[in-house]
Amino acid sequence: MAEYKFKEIEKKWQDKWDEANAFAAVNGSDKEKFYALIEFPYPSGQGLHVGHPRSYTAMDIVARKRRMQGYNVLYPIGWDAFGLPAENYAIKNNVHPAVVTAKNIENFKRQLKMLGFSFDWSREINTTDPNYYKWTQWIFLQLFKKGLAYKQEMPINWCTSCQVGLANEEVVNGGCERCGGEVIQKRQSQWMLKITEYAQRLIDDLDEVEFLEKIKTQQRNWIGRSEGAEVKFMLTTGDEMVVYTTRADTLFGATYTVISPEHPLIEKLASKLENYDEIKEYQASAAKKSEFERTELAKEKTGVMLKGVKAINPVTGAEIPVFVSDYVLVTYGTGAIMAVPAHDTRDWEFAKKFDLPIIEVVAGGKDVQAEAYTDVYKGKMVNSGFLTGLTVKEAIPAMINYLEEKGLGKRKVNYKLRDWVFSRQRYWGEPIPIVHCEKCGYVPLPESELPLVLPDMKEFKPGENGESPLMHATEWINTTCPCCGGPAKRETDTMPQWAGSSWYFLRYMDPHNSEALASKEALDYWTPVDWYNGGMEHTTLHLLYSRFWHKFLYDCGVVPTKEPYQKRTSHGMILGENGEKMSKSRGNVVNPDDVVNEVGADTFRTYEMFLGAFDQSTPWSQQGLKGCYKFIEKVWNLQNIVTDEEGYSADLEKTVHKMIKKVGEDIERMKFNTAIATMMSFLNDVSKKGSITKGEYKTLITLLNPVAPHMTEELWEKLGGEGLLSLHPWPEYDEAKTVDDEIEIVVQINGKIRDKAMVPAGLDREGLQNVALESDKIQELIAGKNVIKVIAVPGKLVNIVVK
RNA sequence: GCAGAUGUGGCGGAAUUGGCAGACGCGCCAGACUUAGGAUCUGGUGUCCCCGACGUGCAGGUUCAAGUCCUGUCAUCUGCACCA
Repeated sequence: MAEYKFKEIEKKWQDKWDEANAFAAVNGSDKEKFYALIEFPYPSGQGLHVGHPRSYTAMDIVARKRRMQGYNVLYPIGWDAFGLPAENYAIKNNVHPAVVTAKNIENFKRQLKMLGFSFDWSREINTTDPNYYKWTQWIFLQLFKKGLAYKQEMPINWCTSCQVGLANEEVVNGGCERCGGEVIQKRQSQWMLKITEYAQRLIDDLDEVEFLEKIKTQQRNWIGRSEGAEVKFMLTTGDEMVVYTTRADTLFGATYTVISPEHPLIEKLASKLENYDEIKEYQASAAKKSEFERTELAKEKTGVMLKGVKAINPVTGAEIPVFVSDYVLVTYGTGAIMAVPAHDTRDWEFAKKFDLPIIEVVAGGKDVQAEAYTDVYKGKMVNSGFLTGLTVKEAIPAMINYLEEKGLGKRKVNYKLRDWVFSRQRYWGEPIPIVHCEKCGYVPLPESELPLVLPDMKEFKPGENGESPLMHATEWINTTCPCCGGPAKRETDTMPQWAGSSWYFLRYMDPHNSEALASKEALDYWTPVDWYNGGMEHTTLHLLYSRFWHKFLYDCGVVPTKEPYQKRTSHGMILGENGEKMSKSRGNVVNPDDVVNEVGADTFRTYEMFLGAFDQSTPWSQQGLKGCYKFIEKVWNLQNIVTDEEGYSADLEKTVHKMIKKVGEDIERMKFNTAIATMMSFLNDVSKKGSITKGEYKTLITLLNPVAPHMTEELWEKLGGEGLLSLHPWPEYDEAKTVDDEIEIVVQINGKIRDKAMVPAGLDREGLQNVALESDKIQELIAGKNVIKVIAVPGKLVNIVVK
């Protein structure tokens, strides 16, 4: 028997698959389709991380299995290639981002090919390809035309020393990542997408898809629907202030109000405020903090009282102070709150600090002077006029009805979700296909002019005053207005990386189409994605954004389904050997190239799937990797003990049928570690026996093929199997042969195991009881005791309760 | 502060519905083969006061029976937009 030479074997079969175009998906097939999707990688300079192949191998296994089961499988790959690192590298080294990106893609491609994934490489896409981003721009134009894209002033992170806008990621401890300079919040006009218009549908339609429950929960919480009320407070100046509250029931306990530092009311009241300067100062200091920092500063509440104005509590008529504080966000609700310190923890802290009255309006807690009472399920209203005596649940609608009747407020549903800031002041992104005309305003480019190609540039330094580097592309910027023909300027902001990834799964369906983002036939056949696996970190941004775009395209009649993904699962992170997150600085990064070089792709793939529960994060272990190598090598060495018999041997037949069932089910449940464990167990049985039939061997390697495709193809060939094993049918099992005739049951006395017995598999309760009670051991133990109850669970156990 | 998740041997983990806790792998121990072993094979391996008892972060509870269900609590990880 030949030695296991994984390098030769893996190269050989990768070439064969390529030649045979073995994994190409067929458009217009009569077969049932299966669309498996992984998050396409950002081709970074570091190359593939061992984390990438975890998801890719998992879905490769599912895709390969489904292919063997006769599905027309689409398992595509591409490059999410726009983004910050390439641009920063370009600025630093004066290389065009496209050059760096192409180089990185080449490396990624080599690595992915080395791992033997069954991707349909003929459908490879790249978000930076103008033939691709033409359609990203096209979708933006549709959004613009439907009024879902608009401009608004938004705060951005601004490095005062580099004079450049920064991504959140580039702000480290409140300073600029590159120069350490001070970062402030600067207001800038930005393109926004109205994802909030889809908030309710993004919640409702979760009921129609099979996402992991934790993913649904996280999306719902992120969208954050709340039902409450907007309440009008008159000010002593005669102005009006609207607050949002989910606890209208506590209005009688509102002892002050708070507005956010950015609230327009401050400017409106400017002339009437006695301490306007102090407030301006507070505004400036709040502007320095990012929202996250405001969060971190949660413990110490800050704020300033507006002197010269009071608000009037609409139900008590009391004049109460108005504060400005950064714990209230301008982006949520109305940017103003009524504070009920007795029943809200943040308000309580604030009230204690500024010595404000705390009035209990819900009884049932401890002393509200000592701590806020926030339970809404227990407790009755007190000190609350017409609400007194009601429960909180009754009081909320009662108060809202009252407010509506008196014209003091109205019912209001709010969402935490905010509109999507779609502008980036960057070069390496899709140009936004909009022209600024003095006369006509923001004018969309005609679709015939798409793609609007990024101009070639030599330098990628940011423009002045936070503008995109495209500002320097004078020739490109100056254009004519598509509307009036007069001189106009192009938008210099580009799209965020999320844009290209919000619809890429559609392009895979028909990647070379020049007439549409994909043909109607292709979309009708392949939509939706059947199974999408990715990281939890993309649950709230990418996943939500792409659902939003898909719904929009559905409304436009472009795609046939409301939801893009039928099923969504997620994988856990692979940590370094020391249990910490892998990172260059920690020096615990494992490079797939080294691993494959040492033990081969098949072992690497097997270990990636065996090292732990797929959805949990797990540390890497070089020792564990060796264990998988031993397993793969042992499967190879079964050649030494294989017989000529094509069928299954009598003593292993049941084990084989059980294995086929278990492996198949475990793959579908993403329990890859136990699927592999089952095959390891089978191997142990065979080793003990000392021989394996050809039939058993073929079944084992067929089951193992999705996990370790190269070696199993080689063995298949050696065993005289026909064609490619990867395209061979998945083994069938006989349900009758997966159950034993005789099973072991446990006999307990008062829940403690006292005996075991072999019984026929189908034995009923009565039969089980008899077997248990007849046992000598049991007789002895219960002698002289009172048998109170006997519980028999067929197939499992008998529990005798004695006294 | 909020949200989501996770706590099981020396380690990674297993235990589809409440029903034999520790499958499978690593490591470790003993033996075989060997000039040699970081190779291979065989056997063993939760803890202890070892005929028995105790064991799934901790404290309670429900149940004939709890890793699994309930209440509380602690720790760790991840994310975040103090969401009124």
